[in-house]
This record gives sequence, structure tokens and C-alpha cells, in this order.
Amino acid sequence: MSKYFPIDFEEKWSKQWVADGLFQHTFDAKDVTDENRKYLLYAFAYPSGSGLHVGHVEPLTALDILARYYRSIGKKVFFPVGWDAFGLPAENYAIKTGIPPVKTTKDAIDTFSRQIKRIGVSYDWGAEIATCHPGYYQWTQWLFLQLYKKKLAYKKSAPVNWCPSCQTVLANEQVVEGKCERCDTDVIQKKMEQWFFKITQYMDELISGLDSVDWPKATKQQQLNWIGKSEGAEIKFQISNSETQIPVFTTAHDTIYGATFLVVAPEHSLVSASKLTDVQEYLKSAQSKTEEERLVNKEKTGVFSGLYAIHPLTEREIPIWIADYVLAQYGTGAIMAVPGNDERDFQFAQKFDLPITYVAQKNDSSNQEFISYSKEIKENPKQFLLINSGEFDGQDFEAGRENIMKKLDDMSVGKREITYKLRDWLISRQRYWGAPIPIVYDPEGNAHMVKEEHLPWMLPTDVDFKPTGESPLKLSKEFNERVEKLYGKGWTPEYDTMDTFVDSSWYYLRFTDPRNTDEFARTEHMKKWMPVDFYMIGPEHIVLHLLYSRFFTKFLRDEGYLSVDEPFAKMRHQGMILGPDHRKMSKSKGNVINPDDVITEYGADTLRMYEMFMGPIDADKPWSVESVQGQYRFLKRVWSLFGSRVIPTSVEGSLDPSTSLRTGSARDDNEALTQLLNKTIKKVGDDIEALKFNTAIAALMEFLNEVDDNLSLDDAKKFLKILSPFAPFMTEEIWRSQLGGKESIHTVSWPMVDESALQKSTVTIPIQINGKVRGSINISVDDPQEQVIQKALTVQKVQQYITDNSYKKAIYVPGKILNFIV
RNA sequence: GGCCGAGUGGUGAAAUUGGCAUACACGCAACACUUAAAAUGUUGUGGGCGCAAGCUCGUGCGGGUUCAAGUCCCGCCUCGGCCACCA
Repeated sequence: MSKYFPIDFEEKWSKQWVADGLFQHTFDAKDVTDENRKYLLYAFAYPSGSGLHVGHVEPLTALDILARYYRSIGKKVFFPVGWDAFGLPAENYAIKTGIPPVKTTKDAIDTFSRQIKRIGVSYDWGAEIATCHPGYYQWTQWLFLQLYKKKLAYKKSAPVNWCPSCQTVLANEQVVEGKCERCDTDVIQKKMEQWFFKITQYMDELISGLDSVDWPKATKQQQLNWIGKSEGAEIKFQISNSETQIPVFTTAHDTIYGATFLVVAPEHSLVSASKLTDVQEYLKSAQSKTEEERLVNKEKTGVFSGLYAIHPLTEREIPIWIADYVLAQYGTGAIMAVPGNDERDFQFAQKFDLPITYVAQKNDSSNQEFISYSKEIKENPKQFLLINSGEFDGQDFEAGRENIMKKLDDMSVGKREITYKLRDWLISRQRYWGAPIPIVYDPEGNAHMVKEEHLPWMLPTDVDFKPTGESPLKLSKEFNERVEKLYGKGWTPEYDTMDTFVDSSWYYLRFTDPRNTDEFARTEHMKKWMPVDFYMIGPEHIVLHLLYSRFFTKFLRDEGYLSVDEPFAKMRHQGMILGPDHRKMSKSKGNVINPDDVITEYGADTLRMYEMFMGPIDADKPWSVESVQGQYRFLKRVWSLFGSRVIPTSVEGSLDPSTSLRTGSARDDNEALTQLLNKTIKKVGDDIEALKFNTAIAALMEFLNEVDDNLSLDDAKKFLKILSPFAPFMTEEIWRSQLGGKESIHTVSWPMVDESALQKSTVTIPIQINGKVRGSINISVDDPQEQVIQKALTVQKVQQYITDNSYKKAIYVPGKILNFIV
């Protein structure tokens, strides 16, 4: 037992804990209150075939430390595990190999489970769920039906993002810089009948709810940006020689006299029927343009529509242009162009030689020039005056803004308006490996809900995975026959499946009642555990998951199932673990660290401690192959101190706390060491609660550095206990086989801090002369200021700087510092 | 372009929120043990000057507040993340 070789006992304990059911069946725990419960949650993991990554180990270990710590101080901890198991990678793999996703997914889950158990995560495995199980997706479908009943799930024809490679529609969120998030192919636009969830119903509450949650500021800001609330005005422009009006949305209605033309999006209803050939051509080219071409090549393009509008205030005719820098989906899909104050309009006007009217002037200048509205006027409206604006000339923009709005309102051509960037959530996917949308169509093509007694609406297995542009479900014989049998001749199923974000946006509710076959979760269970007390999830791809989860939570609350407004009370993000070269790990860069290799060489305790020691949990941190050694050495020293010594026991076989650990001799009254231990117990506990795991480990190391031969057995047990959340295997091994522990170290209580041992009677404080440290003295904490000063003046170094005890001023911060000004 | 972060030794990072800058590690150097290496242990390790006690400079840059600034205020520079033709 002298050599530290962790692998045997680590594997033994990881299996033993699960076999003993040490952390299980927490979801039906009794006597749970808002005060004593801790619902700890790690982001729903997608079980990829490549297995656990070192980037998973960091948040998992952090949560596991919290779980073990909170259990030790008497909290009811709920720490469940599940799998976001539907999704494209498994299906793509099936297309390549023919192996059904259900098989590869099961294998991947097995691998992940084994690896997570191997690093000792104290999950409640009894509550394990997976979104691809019929017992789970039955309730995903049930949720769809509840939304459908409330008209919050609806079908409409819409231009959608289409990935030609994945052969599927993508949500806006899955399009990254014009490319498919999954396969990097250029995304094109296509018009299709799709199912949507009406998340826009909750827009304002999705904004205001952010005030009540403890989330990183940046995350809240990202949510706000995505929702994109913008206050402005809608102004109607009459088309010449026509009854038709074009409404435009603007946030700068006060520049309206500078509107020298209008621009509409290529998809705008006004122009789709145009007979002009150059318009037709432009529409065609705009449509075929990929998102990427649009973004990379920001050169303005456009075409004159042949139509004119009447400016409501000047009553002059202005031309209407078509250009793809105006987005159909935002605002009204049409703008009034003010080239004198808007960068984009200015570029467009220059390129197509359109007139520019300057309507703003800096109040100390007489120049007529371009002034950016968003950058300058909006910031300091009082510094700019209106010009070329009829009756409003000479007013500053603060007054002008009000007065012009009033005029537009009086004329009934403009009104205040709010627009949002957030649009309804497109959930249809023309893919196999997802939850089927529970809708059937009668022979006339009308949609009907699948009856609840037919849930789970099973995903058929007789399919070919090769994508054809339509859902693979269409070719399932069983699926089509099932519908005719259940609903009648000529009835057909909805062939699309749901976006996997639907599955993963309510899983935290299912966790509270994971085996329920009658309900998606009992209200009292959700009431018991919700909201999640602490959620740890990566900073990438969270905007949508969080918006969707919040949307479902608010919907289910309105339906009476749930009593919380927000699902996640506190949230933090783990940083990224970078490669040793300080770059993001990737196979192509060859800088990937495999956790299995680290475990084989050093053991899981070392891996856990190293990842916790690397730095602050939310910072990106580079891996260092050498630095792992530091944690390994520390654990070896703990091992040789505790593990290899024979511990004397008293006659009853229980441990004699008055025995010295290393020598077996009577305990020396080592006051300093006991004091340090108490300080360490307090610091480790405080640091864990503050998520400062790196400094908690540093404190543990500092204590060990001070340990000599005189650590009492009682103190040894306390030290081992506060180390146990970080290194659960080795501490368990020593506890059970060397210290005679009958029960697991992970079920005993956190040591009490002896507050009296923390109170220092004497302290050493630095003495400064003019702010520079020149010496130090030992004092009693409650010595009066005068006494401290007198003592300081006796120090020889101090006397070198202060002659005849004369100084201008002395500042004494009790127990901390003394500063003389000379 | 918008919104968030971050800049401290050779490296990862600490600093009780205004009170001894560089804790804890890694690395490096010397020594001990060894035939030797590994492992382990001991000591040292921000720059400059000095044999030394010590002095002095020092937290991206420039200013300011304060007895006291890595920390607060003003103005810059650099790097990273997310979003982005959103009217």
C-alpha cells in the first residue's frame, strides 16, 4: 500500500457507489423545502460517438463537488442525469453506415455513462432519462398538443433556411454566418409549409423575467439582443396613382424630411407581381444568392421598382427601390431611406445616384454633411439642429423628435410602434431521428391532433435513412398504414419530426418525476424542485435553449402545471479548456487531450483536481501536460501521509482520536496547526459555495505543506473530509481501509468550524512610512491605537525614518496596517 | 459596426473588494539520495544596483483621486467571445 496507484480502488469505488445506490432516488425525497433543497443541473449532454471530452469533465466535477459538499452540510441534493439523444449526427452516421441511430445512440450513452461514473460524478442514476425513449418523447408530443390547443403551435408557409447538404430546414438560430451550423454548407432560402411555436406571445415577459434571475450579465444581454426590442414609429407612404400604402418602420422619424426614396425587400408583396424585366431579374438573383454572398459582399445591390411614393410632409414624389439590404422579416420589410444620416442609405444613394437631403446640422457649424443618426444624433440630440425640415427648421432633435411625431400622428400617417427581432420558432425538421409531430391529416388535408391515447406516437423503424428532401418517414409503410387503420382511409400522417431543441427545453421538468407514465411530471414534484437552483452550461449555443426553456416554463405556468416564472434561478458558464498551444482543441490541430488517457496515467482524482485547479471556473484555460503533475504529487503526498501508516485503534476497534497519526505517540498540543485546519475548513467551504474551486485546492495544499508528524487522528479525518469532494476516490479508500470508516466518507457530515480557534489573539501588521512598508510588529488585535503607534516607534527600521518621534500623521487600520506620514 | 469579457513573473494563476502585489502550483537552477536515471526531498527563483544588511523600479499605456490603487475615476492601446445590412 505504500505506492500510490489509484486505478484499482478508483474503479472499485465508482462501481460500489452506484451499486450501493448512494446518491439515488433523490427525486422522491421527503421533507424538501425551498431552504434545504439544491437542484443542481448540468447542461443536457448530446451523447456523441467520440465520448467524453476534457471540456465535460470541468463542469461535471464542479457540480459534483457542489453536490457532495451540499449533502455534507445537510441539504437535499437533486443531481439528475439525462441525454439529449435525438439529433443529426447519429442520423448522418446511419446514412453512412446503415447502422440505425437507435443502436449508435445507445452505444454512445453507454460509453458516456461509463466515463462519467469513472470520474466519480455522484449523479442520481435512478432518474436517468433520454429524449429518444418513447416514455420521454410521448410527453414532448403531449407538450406540442397543449400548444396546438392554445393556438401556439401553428402551420404556415414561409421562406425558410434550407441546408442542401443535410436536406433539411434549419431554424434561424442554426444558421451561423450564412452556413449550416452542423455541416458548414451554404444555406439557401426556400418556401415551405412548416410548423411554428408562437414564442413571440411571451416576448415582453422574456425580457422582464431576466430581472429576477442570477445569470451572467453577458448572457442576459445576449437574450435581450436576440429578442431585439426596438422602439420607433411606423409611417405610411402613399403610392402615386394608387390606393396602396406602404408602411415603413423607423427609429429616426425625426429625419423624415431627409427621406429621398423608399427601399423595400425583394420579398415584399408590393414587388412580387412586377412585370418589369430588370425587377424580375433582380428578384431572381437575390433569391439564389446564398446568405454568405449577402454577408461577405456588402456591396449594395438594388433595382428601381418603377413606382413612386408621396412623401407625407413634403408631398413630393420619391422613387421606390428594391434592395436586399432591407430584410423582409424585420419591421415592415420596407424603409424610408435617409441617405444624409444613415450609412447604408448613403452608400446606396451614392451607388445609384439618388438625391441626398441633409436634415441635421451640428449646432456650432454651418456645414451640410453626413451625420450618423445612430452614432451621433441619438447620443446627443440637443447638439444637433434640424435643417431643410420645413416648419421644424432650427429646432434641436430633442424637441423636433416630439413635434414631428405629433404632426405625423395628427395627420394619421405615423404612429409609435415597437418591433422585435425575435420571430416564431420553426420546429419542423425533414429528418428521421427526432420525435414525430403528433398530427394527422384528413383526406381534405386538414390537420388534426393525434389522440392522446395514441401517444407515444411512435417513430417508425421501417425507413431508409438516405435523405430525399422529404422526411424519411414518408416512405415508412408501417407509419402510413398505422394512420389509415387508426383514423380512416385516405388519412395521412405529418411526416416531419420536431427540432431537438423542443426535446431539450423541458427535460429539467421531467427529471423531477422521471418514471411517471400518466403525466409529464406531477405538479407537486415540480413544485418541490423547481426552479433549478444552479445550472451550469457552456456559453455557446445557449441563447436559444434558454429562450425556449423559458417560453415552455411560462406556457406551462399559464396552463396551471407549474408555479414558477423562470426555470433557472442561478446560472454560470464553464470556460473552455484549450489545448496546450492555447488554441481551441480540435482533431485537425492535433491538440486534443483525452480524459481516458489522463485517467490511465494519473487516475480520476488527479484529473478532477487538476481541472479544478487550473483557474476560475468561468475562464478559458489552456491545458498543461506538466501542471497535471502538481496535483498528482499532492495526492501522492496525502497518500503517503495517511495511506501507508498503521493507525492504532482502541480496544473496541474504534479509532482513538487522541492518537497521533504518524508516530502513534500522544498528541502534541499543536495549536498553530489546529488553528490552520479550522481556517482551511472555513475557506474550503466558503470557496466551494463561491465556486472558487482553484483557491479551495490551494488552501488544502497550504495546509498539507504545514503538516508535520503531529497531526492528530481527529484532525486527519477532518482534513480528509474536506478533501473528499475534490478527490472522492482516494479519500474513500483511506477512510474505509485505513481509518476504519464503516460508512462512506461521502455520507458523513462536513466538519464544524471551531470559531474560537479562528480568533487570533495576536497578529503581525506591516508598518508603512509614507506608504512604503519598512517593518512589522506583533500586536494584540484589540490594542488601542496609541499603544500600537508607541510600539511601532520602537522598531529600529522605523526610527531610521522618523527622527525624534515626530511625524505629521499616523493612520491605523485596526489589526491590518499602520502608516506614518512624515 | 453593436454588446460583453480580459491584459499581473518564464507558464497557469492568487490578492479577504482600497490596506505587505505575485498565495498555490508548473517550469527552471543548485544540492541530497542513486553506479546512473526516474521518483522523492531540501533550498532558491519579478527586473535593476549591491559581497551583504538593504535600496530602487514594477500589475498593457498616459493622467487623476487617496495616507494608501492590480483594485476607484478620466482618456488611450491590444487581445478574446457572442451577435451583426435589424432601419
